[in-house]
Amino acid sequence: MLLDLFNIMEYQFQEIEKKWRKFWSENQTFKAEDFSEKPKYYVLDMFPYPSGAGLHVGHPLGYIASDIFARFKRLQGFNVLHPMGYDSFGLPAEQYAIQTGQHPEKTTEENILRYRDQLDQIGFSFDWSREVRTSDPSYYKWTQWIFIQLFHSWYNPKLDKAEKIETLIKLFEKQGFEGNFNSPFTGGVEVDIKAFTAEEWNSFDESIKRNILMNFRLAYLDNTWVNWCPALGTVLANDEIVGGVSERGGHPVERKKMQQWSLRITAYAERLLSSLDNLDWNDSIKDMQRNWIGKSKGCSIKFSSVSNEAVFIEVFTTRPDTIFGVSYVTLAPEHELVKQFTTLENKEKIEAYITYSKNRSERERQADVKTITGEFTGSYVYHPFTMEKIPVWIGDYVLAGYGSGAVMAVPAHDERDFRFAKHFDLPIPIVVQANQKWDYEIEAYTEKQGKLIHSNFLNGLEVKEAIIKAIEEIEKIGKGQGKVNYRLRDAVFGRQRYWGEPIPIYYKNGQPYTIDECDLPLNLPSVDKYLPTEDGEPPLARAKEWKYKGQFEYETTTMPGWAGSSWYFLRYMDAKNEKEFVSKQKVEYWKNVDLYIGGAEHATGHLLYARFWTKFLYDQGFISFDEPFKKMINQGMILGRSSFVYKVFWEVSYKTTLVNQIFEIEKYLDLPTTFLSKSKTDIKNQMFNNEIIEFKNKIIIKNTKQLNEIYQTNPEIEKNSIYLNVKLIIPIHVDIYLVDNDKLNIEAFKNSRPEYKEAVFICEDNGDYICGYEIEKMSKSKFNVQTPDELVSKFGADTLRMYEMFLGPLEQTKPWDTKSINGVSNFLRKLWRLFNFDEHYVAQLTNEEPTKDNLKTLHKTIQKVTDDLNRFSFNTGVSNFMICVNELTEQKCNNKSILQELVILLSPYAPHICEELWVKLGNVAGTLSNAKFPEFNKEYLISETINYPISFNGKARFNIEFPVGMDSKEIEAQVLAHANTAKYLEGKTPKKIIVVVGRIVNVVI
RNA sequence: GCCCGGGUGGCGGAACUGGUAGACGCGCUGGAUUCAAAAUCCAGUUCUGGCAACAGAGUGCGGGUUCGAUUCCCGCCCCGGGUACCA
Repeated sequence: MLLDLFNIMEYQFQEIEKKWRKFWSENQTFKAEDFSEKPKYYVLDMFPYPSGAGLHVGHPLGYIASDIFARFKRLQGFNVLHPMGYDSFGLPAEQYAIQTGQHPEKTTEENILRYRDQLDQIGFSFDWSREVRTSDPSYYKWTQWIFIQLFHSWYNPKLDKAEKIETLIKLFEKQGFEGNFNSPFTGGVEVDIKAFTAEEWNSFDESIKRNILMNFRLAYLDNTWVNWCPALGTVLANDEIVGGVSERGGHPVERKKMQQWSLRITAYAERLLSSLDNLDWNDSIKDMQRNWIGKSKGCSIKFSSVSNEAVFIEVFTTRPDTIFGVSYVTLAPEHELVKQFTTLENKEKIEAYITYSKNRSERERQADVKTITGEFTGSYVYHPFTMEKIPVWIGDYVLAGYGSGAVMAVPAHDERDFRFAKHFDLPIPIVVQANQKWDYEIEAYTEKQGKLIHSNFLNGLEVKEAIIKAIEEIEKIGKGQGKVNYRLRDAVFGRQRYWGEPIPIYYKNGQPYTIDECDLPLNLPSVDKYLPTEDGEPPLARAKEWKYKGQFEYETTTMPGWAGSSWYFLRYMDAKNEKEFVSKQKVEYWKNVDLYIGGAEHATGHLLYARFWTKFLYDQGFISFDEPFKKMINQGMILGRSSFVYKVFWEVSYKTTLVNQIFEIEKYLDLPTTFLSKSKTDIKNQMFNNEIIEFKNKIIIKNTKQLNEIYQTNPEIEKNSIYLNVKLIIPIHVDIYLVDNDKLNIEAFKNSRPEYKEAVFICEDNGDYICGYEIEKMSKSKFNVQTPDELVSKFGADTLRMYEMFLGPLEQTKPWDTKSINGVSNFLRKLWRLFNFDEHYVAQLTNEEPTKDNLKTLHKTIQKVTDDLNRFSFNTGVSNFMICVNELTEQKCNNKSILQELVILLSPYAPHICEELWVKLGNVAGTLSNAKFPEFNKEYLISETINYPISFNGKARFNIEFPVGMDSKEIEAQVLAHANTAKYLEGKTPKKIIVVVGRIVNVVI
């Protein structure tokens, strides 16, 4: 066989990478052992939803980072668990199913294959033997099983943990129930049930008992507000609603109460909040969760109706001290009492207002502070202390789902109340004296500082004291009580969708029961269509024959997307277990995730739910820890770089005697599709641009025949007056694959669409057509999606891995631009050249003692790279490798021991090339992943001198070398004696000289 | 609106506890090598002025603290993300 000598010495990434991926897969190099002498380390990625579009370069960013870290930990002697799987239930597959009738399972399977193929190309060290898919019945069997545990549990506030519901039943049998407030059984949990005695309980029939228990179960049926779209027969997410109508089809959407399964996450509010402190997460994510949980201390207060003493409005306030500043009470428009409080003469107005606010999304209602709306109901309530009559309003700035859905408005001390009162001309009584100058006419005084005035028994108290006193007094008269409120709401757990886990519930006599555990999994039934039924039932209701034990109706909603992802990290430890969701021994060994990498967009969804489920499983004694993810890093989004061509829209001008008549001359002319290169698009310069004027003339000349005809048939148009103008220049997205370095491949572009075939291009002076660009989200419609595939085939996986890391800090949002990927590719080739391969593909290296410089370069790199890894600063890590290879190249280093260490150091970043070089260094194939990660020796880094920058008034001017250990006095003297110093002193005596030993000298003049 | 993150050359970014702003890479300019190209190597590259030495300005804007501020404090502007059924 003829060998191309030139090629054999070059870095052949394609063959190398293929070879090593095959080796890893055949040898199961990265299979994690359950139980090992080594310390364990669990590195987890947020698993992907396998969408039809496949992976784009943004997806692997976090996977590459976690893979580098996993490989690093492995080299440090840890037993690493690094699995991957798929969050394979989800809307897009269902949407596709609705459109095409194809079963989502099939689409999902195809997408997963594509994902796997793409993931494999990048050389990840995943242990694929542990793969999970949330849509696989062997997986969702256990999601359903956990749901059943939740259903059969309640939260015992006394023990502050979840317990089996039987313990609650026993308590009821013994001591009954004291009612809502301060009951040891409910704690902070909102329930609305009347007190009963033990005897009463025992006399209740099954269905009453079950109804009562439903108020305590952690998985329960509840009436919740949803965005209902009657035309689509389904509930919509807030972001599926645009401007009050559905994004798909533009149908009206209304707020509606609907009975649905919910999970009582609110029971865990306090624990979810307090245990955040011990997590090694970003402060920003922790803040998001804290705000989401939204703990506020305050007081509930009852305002009795003037017309009916038995009816009262309950409000929650964090400022009970301002009780004497209440000027009105506002109900959310959806509040249950609105009807009762609306007087006959206001009925029409109120109903109109309710309809209006129904069409506004919750987000709109909160965000829009400029539009102040509301209506007076016509009724009044009594002030609990003064017994004054207070008007009851409705206003959509009050949300039904938060607190009690009603506020006592204190306009002088709350911004929203203030704006509302100003707008409707309601009184603004001042009850807190600001301790600074304050114009109460202009702005509400909301500080929790100052003395109470006009407030009866609160007068003279500081706000903080007044809050305590007010609660005491309110409790004394039985009109409310001190209370902690959480913004966190229970999580709606039912979806009106097909492609999700069936909820393992069946109905008997209208009562929900869980199916027997031995009947799990409850498989998704086949249906004829993936749409809701004609009467608005979810798609599962289409399965007519689908009945439990052949007779009982199943629940027809399915679980939400976050169900499967709330516990998947546990399943990886024991992915094939058919008897348990995870074995106790395995979960005891692997414990929780040591490092979790994923997007910050999951802050208040998945990351909160997973914490909730983990705490529940901990309470139930299944696992020994109550937090899933010890440390978390959030990777930033990668934005696309879209390219644009600029299309000209022509306008024809002419002179005519008929002012009112429009001649559509454009229609008769042959006007070419024209694109302007970037620098020609400035419309202001169009008139003076000779090239364009000339071009327009050419078009006119080309159209001579048509023009003559027009002049002939339309004598009103002045001869030779027709002229072309550029009316508009519109940027059009052009596929980035037709653009190289902003230069358009004109021929390819012309061939991309028939209508561009004859297009004309006005180029730059050098003949190139230069495109414009913009940084935006990657999406198909913007033609800016960069998939990893073509980059891997063009540059190799190692280059892609390093380039993605080199782009910038992992956690930052950053634009994707392939322009500089060849920099990383050059780096790997430069590394390759250090090995001096001869024509037999043998590295020509020396075994001699490395030089001082060699060792200094190596150990500096070891120190920096290790430090970078520990700080998750992968981009500076790549830079440090580049500096290292540059220095070794300059030193002409072919030293085997130096290169061997470097190969180990680099292998987490660029595993394929390192495996190859490892073997070429004379090591046994496959042993690299068991090598020992190098440690730096600071002896090699010691230098004898320090280079001091000498600055004057903080501005560095020149440098002087001083020996290490020279004291500040000596340095000062030397600096003053230095010839350059005099120049900057300009004859003046320095006021002060600051010497920071080992760093800098600053002369103050 | 609320909460969170960010703003440094032509571009991506570096500067870790306040200590030489612009490491590293891209791009660009010039040169070497080559029949030529690719690849490679060398030099330059924040801006303004200057042949240069050098001088001045400079980390979104305006103030402040400090011998010294990209870094700390106060007040603004702009961009991005989240905001409960997209995952």
